[in-house]
Amino acid sequence: MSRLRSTILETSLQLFDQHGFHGVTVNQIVAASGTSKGGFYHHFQSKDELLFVIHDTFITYVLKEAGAANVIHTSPTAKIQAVIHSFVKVFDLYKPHISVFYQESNYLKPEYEERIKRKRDEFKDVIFGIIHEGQKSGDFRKELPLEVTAMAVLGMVNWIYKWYQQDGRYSIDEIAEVYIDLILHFLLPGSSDHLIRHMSKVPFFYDIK
Amino acid sequence: MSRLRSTILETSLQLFDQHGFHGVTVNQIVAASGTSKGGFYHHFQSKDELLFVIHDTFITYVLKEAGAANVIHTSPTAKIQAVIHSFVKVFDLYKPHISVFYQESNYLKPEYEERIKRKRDEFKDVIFGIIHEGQKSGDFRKELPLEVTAMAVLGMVNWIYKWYQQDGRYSIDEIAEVYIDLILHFLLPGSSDHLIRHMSKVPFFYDIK
DNA sequence: GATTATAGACCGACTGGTTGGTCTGTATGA
DNA sequence: TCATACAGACCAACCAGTCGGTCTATAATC
Repeated sequence: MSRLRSTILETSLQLFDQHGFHGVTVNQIVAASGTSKGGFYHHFQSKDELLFVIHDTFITYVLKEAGAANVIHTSPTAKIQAVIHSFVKVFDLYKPHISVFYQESNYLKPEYEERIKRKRDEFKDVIFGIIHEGQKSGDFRKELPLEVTAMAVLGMVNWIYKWYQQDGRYSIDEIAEVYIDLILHFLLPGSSDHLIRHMSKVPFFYDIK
Repeated sequence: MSRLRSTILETSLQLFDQHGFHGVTVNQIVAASGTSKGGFYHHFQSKDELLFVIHDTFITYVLKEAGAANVIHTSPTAKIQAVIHSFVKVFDLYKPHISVFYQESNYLKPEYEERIKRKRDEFKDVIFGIIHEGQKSGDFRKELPLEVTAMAVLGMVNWIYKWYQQDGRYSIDEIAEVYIDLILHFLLPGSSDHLIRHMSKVPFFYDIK
């Protein structure tokens, strides 16, 4: 990969993170990258392709990490811990990518959107798969509806990009630990009797034995 | 409020939800609203003000609901259940507002952004307050770091806008029930001994007695 | 009750500035 | 000599916002 291409990618990433995709013009990108229109369009077909490349490098990385963490562990409990840990850590490594990924993905041109969506679904399947496997084996609470639970997990992690800051009070590893603790607390079975007393009503899904 | 103004609001809401703020022109809005440029600018100072109004009506509603649910209950456990329930339900009532709220808020002009941010922080404080109160009283696990836990709660709920669909498999009330169950499972104290055995390491925050 | 005055609601052609993208030219290295 | 890498002037399209003007309804005046 050429030097200038990398520079453009890094620069535009920062600019998009700060001002959003539509808040940054190609002229601003080339100025900040120390190049020209010619340099930009030599490496990218369009501004839209640039947006796609940012999306793709990020989701490709996440997918690879999740896959790796998934295969080297055996039990669902170990898997979910490893995957969540690697996933949370991504927010430290790829913060600007992620901001763009979640904020601007609906501005992807259809053909690009399709390709990103496929990889994103693949990642989602990893999470769904682990939880599903854990429920089947009895490692995780069987009464929980898979889809809702999995989306809750994805949501709490994904939302990190909205508030995490590198110089914040907790390190990314500490945040990962807390999240894993929270997730295991609602995934792993254990006497729920003492909890039911505190609930205003017994949840609809508890009768699924 | 005038008829046309409402029409413009509803129409643009739908359009923004589908194509994003920058994916919709004022001309498209007026065409879809059956009016003209003149009609539009008679009711709104600018396209930016329209964006602000959408943000404001939504966050004002959420804040009011949360406040109400917060005061009529006494224990932290009851409060968190009520607030989460009302919060989750919002995603059924205000789905387009929410999409715009979370997708386009960084395109708000500074003066508008400031006003929205204030209300959003107010809402965040309600959640933080309840969890903090619960930890002090011993209703909730004291070892959990407040900030991280609260953001996890906010994250899992907020993310609903990305996947919830009215005709989906679970109703909004069912989703709320599941979420409350999950949250109570990690907030309420209970023997964690059996969980620790499944964790790859004891979390850093467990020694805070 | 007829006429006039006034205000608010709305219309739509027009504009000034911006933006993504193109095209021709040049430098460099093989 | 040819291909690649980049420069920067230029362009056509687009878009938020403006502005002079119309239409309607209600109020004021006689």
